Amino acid sequence: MVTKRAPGRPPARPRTPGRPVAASPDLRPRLLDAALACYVRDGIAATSLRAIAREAGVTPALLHYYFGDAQQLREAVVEERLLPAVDTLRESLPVDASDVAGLIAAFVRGVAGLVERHPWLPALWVREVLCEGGQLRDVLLERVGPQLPVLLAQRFAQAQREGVLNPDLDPRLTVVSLIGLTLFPAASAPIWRSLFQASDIGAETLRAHTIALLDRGLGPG
Amino acid sequence: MVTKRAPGRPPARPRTPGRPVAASPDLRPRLLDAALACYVRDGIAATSLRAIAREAGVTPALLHYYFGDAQQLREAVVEERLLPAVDTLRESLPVDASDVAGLIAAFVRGVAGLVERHPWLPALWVREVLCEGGQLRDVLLERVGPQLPVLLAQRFAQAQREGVLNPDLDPRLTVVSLIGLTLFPAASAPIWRSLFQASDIGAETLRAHTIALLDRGLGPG
DNA sequence: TTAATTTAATTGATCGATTAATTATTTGCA
DNA sequence: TGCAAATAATTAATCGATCAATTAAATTAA
Repeated sequence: MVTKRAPGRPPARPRTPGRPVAASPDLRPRLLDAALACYVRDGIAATSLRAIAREAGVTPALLHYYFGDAQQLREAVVEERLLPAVDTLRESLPVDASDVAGLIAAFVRGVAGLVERHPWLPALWVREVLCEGGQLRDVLLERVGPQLPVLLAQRFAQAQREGVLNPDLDPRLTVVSLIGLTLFPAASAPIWRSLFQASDIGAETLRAHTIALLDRGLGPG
Repeated sequence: MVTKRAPGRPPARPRTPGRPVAASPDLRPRLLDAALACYVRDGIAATSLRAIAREAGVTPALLHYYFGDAQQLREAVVEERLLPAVDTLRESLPVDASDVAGLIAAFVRGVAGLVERHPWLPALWVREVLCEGGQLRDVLLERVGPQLPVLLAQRFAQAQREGVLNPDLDPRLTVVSLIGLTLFPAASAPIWRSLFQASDIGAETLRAHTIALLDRGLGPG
């Protein structure tokens, strides 16, 4: 009834002899890179295992062999590609919260360097983190939320309490606004839309305040 | 990224006009018959939805459209094909339990007529109900168990209490043995093996007792 | 050193399931 | 009556996942 197949291991990729192989030591990173490239190009939701396998020149079954299921592959990309990149930003922030101008400058500089080192980051970040329906909102909120944005937002809030920053602004939204305004201008529309839905402060108001904040330097209202 | 397709409804099977169609009135039975044919020919576990669809000349998606998932299709075949056939046997049994010879005769006659009306039944029954690992053991035990075998077994037990039947025999196993011995001799090996594992009475002993029961008529040991 | 055996890696085929597109038929309305 | 909108029925394409077969490499035994 069922016709049987005759596959097998083809061309025979060379392997370094000597020790027993625990796992193919070079293919896994290649698979992660292929997945990341597809996520960046097509979006996570629109990326199939077949597309990733095609990108890497392997068979979909091999992705299951290495990562289990599709969700675990996504998590591996986040853990081993996205988070390590983003984590480097945290260390570039100064600890002095009273110097808000320096804080913003350091943050913007850090994001700029981050994007320079990882050119794929903006597109992925905008589509999967900032835009509504993004696949990484929850993960990133949970993982880098307590680290980066909240860290920066806490320092903004401290500056507000000390009277050096307009208390009308939501510090968390200000952080995101800064990123959107300075680095992702082309994607600002969905960001504003997202912010508008998540906040009780109007998008235009927030936008105007943030631009003014950037234009006029700092200081209360 | 994803190339789009252009399917559609092909040749256009004729449909009787007039009333609104609640569901294609003739295709569903055909699908059930196709599934049953595959189950009988290849076994339930080895039958794929594709095989059933091929047998019926339709697409696998249509099976989902009509039955939901694969398990619901199996249940529909059992409910609408297997059980109605088996149910007719129950009515052919006499109510008088003291006439064990007549009871056995009626049962065997009923099974013979059943098989004559439904020639696919023996293969399916042996493979999916009697053999170990059969897909219908639980369902049949639950559904026809309380009706047919148990009904017959209860009358055997009653006859044992009344002293007209050897009390050493397990009435339930005797019923199955009768079926195996009289109608499915070619398949007796797996039946005996199954009985041997499910019972504390040896298969050969049971076999010998049942044959003797059939040979000598009835009466205690 | 060589031969046999085990283990890791990989494939092709196939599985059950979902989805968007498409067509035929029926219904509701002017 | 005629026609537009809705519904039922069906397909091709694709999805994530599994499995047996297969091969290369590494290990063990002789």
